[in-house]
Amino acid sequence: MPKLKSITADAGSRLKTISGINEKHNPSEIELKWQKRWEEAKIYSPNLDKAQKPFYNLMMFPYPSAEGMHVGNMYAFTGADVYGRFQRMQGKAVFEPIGLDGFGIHSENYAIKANKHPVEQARTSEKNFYRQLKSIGNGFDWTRTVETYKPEYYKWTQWLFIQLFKAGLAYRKKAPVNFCPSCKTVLADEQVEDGLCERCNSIAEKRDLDQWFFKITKYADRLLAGLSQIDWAEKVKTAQKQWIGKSEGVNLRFKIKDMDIHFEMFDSVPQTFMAQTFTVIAPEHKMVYELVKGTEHEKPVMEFIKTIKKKKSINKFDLEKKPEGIFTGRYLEYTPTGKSIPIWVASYAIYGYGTGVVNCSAHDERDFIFAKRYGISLHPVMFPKDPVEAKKVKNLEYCYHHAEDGILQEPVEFKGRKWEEVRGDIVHYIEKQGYGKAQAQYHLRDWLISRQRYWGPPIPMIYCQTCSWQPVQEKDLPVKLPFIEDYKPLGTGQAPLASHPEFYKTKCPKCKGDAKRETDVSDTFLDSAWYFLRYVSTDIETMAFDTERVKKWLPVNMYVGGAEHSVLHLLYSRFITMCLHDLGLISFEEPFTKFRAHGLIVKDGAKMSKSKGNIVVPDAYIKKFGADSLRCYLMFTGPFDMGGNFRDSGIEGMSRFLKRVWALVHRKKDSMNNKSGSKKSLLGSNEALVFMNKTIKKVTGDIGNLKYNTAIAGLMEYYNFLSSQKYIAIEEFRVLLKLLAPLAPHIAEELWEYIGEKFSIHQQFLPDFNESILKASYLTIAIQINGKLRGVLTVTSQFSKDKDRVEQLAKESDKIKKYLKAKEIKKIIYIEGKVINFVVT
RNA sequence: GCCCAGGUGGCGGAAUGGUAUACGCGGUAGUCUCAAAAACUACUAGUCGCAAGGCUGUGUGGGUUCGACUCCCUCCCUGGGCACCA
Repeated sequence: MPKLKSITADAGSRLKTISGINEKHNPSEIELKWQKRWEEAKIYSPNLDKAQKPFYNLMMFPYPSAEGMHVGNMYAFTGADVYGRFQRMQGKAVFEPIGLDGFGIHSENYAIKANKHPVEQARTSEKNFYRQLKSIGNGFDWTRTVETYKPEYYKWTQWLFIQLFKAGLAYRKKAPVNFCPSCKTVLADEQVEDGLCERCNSIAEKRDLDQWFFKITKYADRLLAGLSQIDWAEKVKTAQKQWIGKSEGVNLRFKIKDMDIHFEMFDSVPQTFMAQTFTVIAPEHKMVYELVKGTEHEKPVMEFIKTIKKKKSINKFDLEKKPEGIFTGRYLEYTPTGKSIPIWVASYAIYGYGTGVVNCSAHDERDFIFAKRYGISLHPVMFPKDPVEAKKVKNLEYCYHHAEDGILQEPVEFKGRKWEEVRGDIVHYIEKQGYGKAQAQYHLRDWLISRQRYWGPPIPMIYCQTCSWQPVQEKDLPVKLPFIEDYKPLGTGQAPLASHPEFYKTKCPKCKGDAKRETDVSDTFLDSAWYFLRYVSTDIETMAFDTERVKKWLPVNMYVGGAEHSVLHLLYSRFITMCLHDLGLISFEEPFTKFRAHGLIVKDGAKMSKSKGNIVVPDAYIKKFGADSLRCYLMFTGPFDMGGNFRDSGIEGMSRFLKRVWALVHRKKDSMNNKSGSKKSLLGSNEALVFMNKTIKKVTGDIGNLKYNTAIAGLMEYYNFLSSQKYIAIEEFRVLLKLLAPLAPHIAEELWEYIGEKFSIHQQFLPDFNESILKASYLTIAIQINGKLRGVLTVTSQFSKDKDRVEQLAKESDKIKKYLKAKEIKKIIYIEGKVINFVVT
């Protein structure tokens, strides 16, 4: 410990150099110094093979496309880092990696806009992003970064594709898919929001194209069931649940009159199956043509389908409120009622859901409207209890549906029973009668994985005339993405690589004959669906990931990221993890044990966006105020999962706070007791002891619950208390700095050194609080008259235990006497240590 | 339409059945200074009052309770998710 020149207590205003340390807080100087020192000492690079108590602290890696990292990214990373540092200071070996999700449409679109080749753009972005990421003071392990666009990474993305193909989970099919005319590629369902491309907001068209899919639907039930096993933000779980969209019901099966064809139709409300009076089929359904072929209906029906398809192709269709339809001339032999019911083509039937054929009745809003519009007969079988209402339903005045206490009339076996309670029995009945079978339907579709773009891993498949699709042999991986000048998307349904025979001309891996490579690349979300496995294995070239390390470090202990990935990245990652589990490559099914979604940072109340030009880049703030100030400010704006509002004046306030802490430590250090210990003890007064313990409890509790805003408020209160004290004990400084360390790592480290402690504060244990000290402190008890606050009492906690004495003391206070005068006390309620309430007349 | 968050001073927010507005920002006054900035000190929900003190107050209206920002019901608003899903 350096010798100190003694300074007087009010020396805060006089700047002096003490033993070479400038008394004024200079953030950029100390931040660079400690960042360098931390990296040299490798305090954030745990030994992945030997670490005890491993803790994998992950945050979603950024797309490094745009102008650079903005404060929104920094907010997420800082919040995640505070948690990681908190775990490290509880003795965990924290692994906190970072990388770049640099492949994909997002980055490529940016490169096109900036008129740079994506390869070149990636190089620039990487440099810029890593520089920024280093400046924010996170405890990243810089020895293990991952960039999805590097061959050593995407080699394994391709390998993963091949594993899925071999397991029968990757397949090709022609299907109506979403196509973005601006990005000139197909998109997955998850990447279309309200009919618009999530990247560029163009209207997504429907096109019939031959594409690669991953069979995520096979995992629908497990993806759903797994949600109850993991500790995730509830809103994300709900979003996934809704996206998977499981709906249970029955599949009914009936013959078409005069044809040797049976139709199956899904019904999620089987209770009213006796009400079916017509059937509708989706316009895209292949069977429609079979129904009308050679009949008088063929021409009008096919015309109708053409019109509807046109409307659907521009996705304008959902704007149409009125359902449209046309009669096919065919009937279904509906055995339950013994009637032949007409089959219509209807615009509102969805080809991709259920069987594309719907059984229709008076008890469904859309069916009801459709039937009324086209004069199709309806036959209600369920009625309200109220006879007046029941008559209205009978007269088809309105559609009666989903009524919990609706009374069934048919079938006779269930007459008089309630809709709500009869469901299970009806399903059983339908099965017994042989009308159909219980079944579930899902909203989830298979994951469309191919993209007709350049900037991604080429899909490692080869097409051979004789042997059909063959995977590239693993020894030939990676299929390198060649550098081509004409990388821009074509919009023809073909990827840019399709213009490069030197790329696609190859030999079939099986028969060695002439063959053609797949020229599409895979979706970016495949790159990011497994990166958390690669982080622990970046030094390994022979495997996608090291099984032993994965066993040691995964599943991820804490994952922090944006809720916008609820049904994208977070669902895909779970799916890929389950696939790898089933392939016997890993032992767990869920990749992220705990996930928390961070909130959004807005600027002066408005969402940050490029078009508004209000994106805040952290660099200038870090330069001016330091990363510590910006970190604390961002964390202080609100609860971490709610986000906050970025205001310049706010960060100035935080900067002031850190300066005050700095000044306090420097100013009061001469009054501290040093470790050798004078008689004044290592601790301060009793009051100080209580305050310290209270602060430890509050701050550690809040950080653990990601309530950083109140943790900082607690630290400020502690500062305010300490600065009012004449003497501050060394332990009080130690506690202050340790609690500050996760939030403001640089200044805490600097001051830690200044008070003579050993490097590094980030390898210390957080202090424990002593509950018995808290219990022994003074309490303030509120005195109420009829629930209104009329005074307070300050007593020891011992005293507070005695109701009679508290009551006596309260009654004796002058203020209370006044209120109790000439009143009859009816009741006295005493809540120990908190409140005493006199209920009077 | 269904589901999930949320609505508290001039502003960000705190308090999840027991002293509403912690902490910070902003503001006002003061100290220091030739002056300014910085820093520091005090005050800062509204309202009535010289004051002591009183009254009102957590989106709306009601309820439960000795006591409600907190629990229950009604409605309104904001943000997010799902949506011709049969």
